[in-house]
Parts: sequence; structure tokens; C-alpha cells
Amino acid sequence: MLSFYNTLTKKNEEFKPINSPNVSMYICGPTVYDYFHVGNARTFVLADVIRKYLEYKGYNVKFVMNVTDIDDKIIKKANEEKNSTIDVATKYSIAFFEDLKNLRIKEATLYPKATDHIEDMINMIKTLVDKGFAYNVNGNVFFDVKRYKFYGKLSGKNIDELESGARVEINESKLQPLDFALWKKAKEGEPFWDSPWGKGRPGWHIECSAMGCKHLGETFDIHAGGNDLIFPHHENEIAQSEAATNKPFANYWIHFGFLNINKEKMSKSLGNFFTAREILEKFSPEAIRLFFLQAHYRGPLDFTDELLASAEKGLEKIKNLQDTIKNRLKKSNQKGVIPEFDFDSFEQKFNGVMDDDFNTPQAVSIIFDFIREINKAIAENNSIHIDFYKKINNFMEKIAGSVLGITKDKSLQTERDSLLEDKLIEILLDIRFKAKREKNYPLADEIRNKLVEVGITIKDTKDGTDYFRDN
RNA sequence: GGCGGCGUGGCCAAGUGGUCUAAGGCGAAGGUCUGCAAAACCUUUAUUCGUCGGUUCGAAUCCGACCGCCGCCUCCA
Repeated sequence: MLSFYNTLTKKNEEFKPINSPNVSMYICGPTVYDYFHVGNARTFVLADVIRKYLEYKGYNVKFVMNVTDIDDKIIKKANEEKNSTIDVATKYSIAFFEDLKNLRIKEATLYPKATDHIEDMINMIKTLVDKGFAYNVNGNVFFDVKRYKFYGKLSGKNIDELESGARVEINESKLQPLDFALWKKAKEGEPFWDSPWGKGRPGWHIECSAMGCKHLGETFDIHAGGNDLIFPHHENEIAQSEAATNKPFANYWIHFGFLNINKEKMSKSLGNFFTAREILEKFSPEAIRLFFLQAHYRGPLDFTDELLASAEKGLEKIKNLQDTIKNRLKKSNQKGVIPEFDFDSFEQKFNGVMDDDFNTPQAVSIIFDFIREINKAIAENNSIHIDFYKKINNFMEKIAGSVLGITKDKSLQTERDSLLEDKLIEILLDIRFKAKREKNYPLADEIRNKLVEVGITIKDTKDGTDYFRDN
């Protein structure tokens, strides 16, 4: 039974989809005005793992991630780069998709763009104006937070206290400072769309409401995003959507903890950030994912090169096992033994911890326990039946691969392997084996060293010599 | 000021009332295997969970106080 923490109710709840086995899930995607940073990457990877775990459990997940392609920051960037907002958005959208792919994040079912949904947003704003939840001041339309009596229910904030905080921008035209823009009047030279309130563009919050409702329904299952979106973004989404539809917007709200630099939030506005693509140049996507998954999704996590390096090191354990399996699958015969091994109990443990608020650190520890036991089983037996390796491979692919994404990427592997290369290596290993048998160690070592020079490492084992290519 | 979170071994990080003398990864030390390697495996590395009190038969886990750190309340994953 899967249960996880719901920000809306502030407790763990059993997950009951509206229309099982279908699950509707929305995650706030990027505003494409720059490359996204590692903090964003954490959110995207974690959402990816949750989505994949749901799929692993048999749910059919409709996973929607929006792309905000019109917004103040894009306009600003366009001015800086002396470019059009469309060019800026296009450039960084392309980069966004590349980075997602490089992080081994599964493609969403849909990536709706804000500019493709202006009509839907205008309609929702119209409804809000008609119902008296929103008001127009000179072509700017604001949501009246006082009219929506549950305002603050997600973030646990109270309107009056927020006002006394006095950090909210003073804007003469608003009824109260917390009111937020649904529609912004276009200034000179800014991109605009026609609307009943004149030329302008949508406010930031309305797009998620409009696109969520359109693609997932007025009420959907899961809405996820980073911690800092709880207020005001998600609070505002709830207010708008529920005021417009009279229905609950999303049933479960999941929020991810921050990635910090020296205990401080990594953010574009603080300038202490690394882009995901920078980090991908230094570390493998699997190591980055492992690093994220070794901490709980709701807590903060400090980011340093040292920590990434230790994740990269840990990942080698996984890779080494995969390499071993790959070798054995190639040559193991049908005659060896099949060691006793309880694959099911590992899978059950994995399910158990993931069902409990997606405890990925424990899930990872189970993978490592599994690897240790498997390595032991392999070491203890002289000749192992190929079926055993197939089972190991299936387990790893199913759990560590498909759900967590911390196994070595297969597509990369197959590209690098050529049959001819394999045969040549095997010929050399055969010669080396004979040399060893005749105690001609200088020749044996020479072969090994020469292979290392071209990026092939070999390991002598009870079942012959394994070899693998360095990545 | 309001709201929320956190403080566990050298580092990272699970665990939230008994199975905890506390998982897993990294690091360190020793060992097994090997012609030597590599990998793997084994052993050791927190009788202790920020501090001080309390509740309880029993607490890292609940309560209180204190110390320290961080986030949201403004665009932000």
C-alpha cells in the first residue's frame, strides 16, 4: 500500500487515484529563460523517480510538465540578448529537453507551453471575473484573495499575518497587497495577446491552473514541485482553480527539498548555482541521480563536488556488477549451478520502503545489499548457469534501472560494443591464458597492460577472464 | 514578527517508542582470494543519536527548555 506525505493535509496519506489504474500527475516545469541548474535537476529527477515507481506499480501515469515560455524573465533576457522572446524561449527549451534526456529522465506524456494556451487562460480568467473573484484595473486583472475563503490552506499561512509581514510589493491598484496578477497589461514593446481587458499577457500562476485543468481534468491526482513553490505559486493555483471550478484542484501535493550550496539555497537570484549541463560534464547522470536518491526527497541536500565524487565511486559497484553480468551472459553455459537466491525478498523490501513515502535512501541501500549478496554468490560458485545471470540482470534492470535510473545506460553500451572487437579481445585473452598456464607472466602482463592502454580492463575470475571497457 | 524544517560515526545519509550496542554509500585500517593485478568478499571504524531536563517498564524516536543551522512569507525547483 503506497502512502506519502501530502503537503495539503500535512500528513502521510494512502494514495488513492481518482480513476485507478490511471494516475494524473502535474509537475511545474521550467521558465525557459536560461539553462536550468542542479537544484532544478534534483526536482526533475525526483519527480521522474516517483513517476517511474508508480508505473512500476502498474499505474498508467499521465505525466504533464509545463514549459513557461512567456514571462517577465524571458522578456528581460530577450532585451539583454537583443533577441525576441520566442528565440529566447526556443533556445532554452531545446537546452531543457537535452538536459532532461542527459539526466535519463523519461519523457513526459505532454509538455504544454503557456503560449499555446492563452485562450484557455483567458477563459478561466473570464470565469473568475464573472464570479467576482477577480477584478480589472486598467487592463490588469487581479485575483482577490479575500474573496476565496480558503486562501492559505496549502501553505498554512494566514492572510492577515502575511500582510503584517510587509514584504509584499506595494501596488496601488490592488485591493490588497496579496492579490496577484491573472492578466498583465502589455507595456510598450512587450509581446501581447488580445483579451477582453485589452492587450497583455497572462500572469505566471494562471498557466498551471489552465493547463492542468485542460490536460488532466479539473481535479487530478498529484501536483508536484519544489518547496519554494508552495507559496505563493501553488497557493495561488489552488485559489484560482478552485474558485473557477468549485472542485478540488489536485488531491495530493508533493514538494521537494532544496539543493543547497554551503547550507544555503541554490538559486538563480543568489547566483550560487551550477547548471545541470556543467555538472553533467564532470559526473555521470547515474551518479548525479544516485546522489539525489541517497537523501530523502523532502529534506535539504548540500551539493559539493566531493559528494558527487563519492556517489560516482559508489556507482562503480553497480557498474562492476553489470560488467560482470554482461561478460557472463556472453559465455556462461547452460550447465552450471543456479545458486539459491531469494530475489523476491529483495523486491518486497524495495517495494516496502518505496511505498513508505518514497524512501529512496533505503531503496538504494537495498540495492547495495543485493549487490553484496550477489557478488558473494558469484564468488562462491565455480560454474554458474546462465539463467542465474539473467535473473540478476532482470532484477537490476527492473529496480535499479527502470525505476531509479542508476544502472549504466544500455543504449550507450551497445553502441560501443562491436562483435568483431569482442572476438579480437577474446583471442588475446586466450593467448594470455595459455601464457599464464606456461607461467609466462611477462607476456600475460604485457597483454593486460596493452589492453588497459586502449581502455579495456580485465579481471581474472574463477569462471575465466572478464573484460570491460572503461567509460 | 508569522509559518515550517533540521542538528545521527571522519564525510554524506536512513531510521521517529522495544527487533537500534543505529541501514546504506564514501573514506580509513587490517585480512581473504590472485603469479601479480583488478574486482569481490570478510573484519574493524557511533554502547551512541546538538545540550539539559521530563514522560515511560523502555526514547535517537514523545514532551519542555536552551543552543546552533536553514527555508518560506518577494521572482525562484
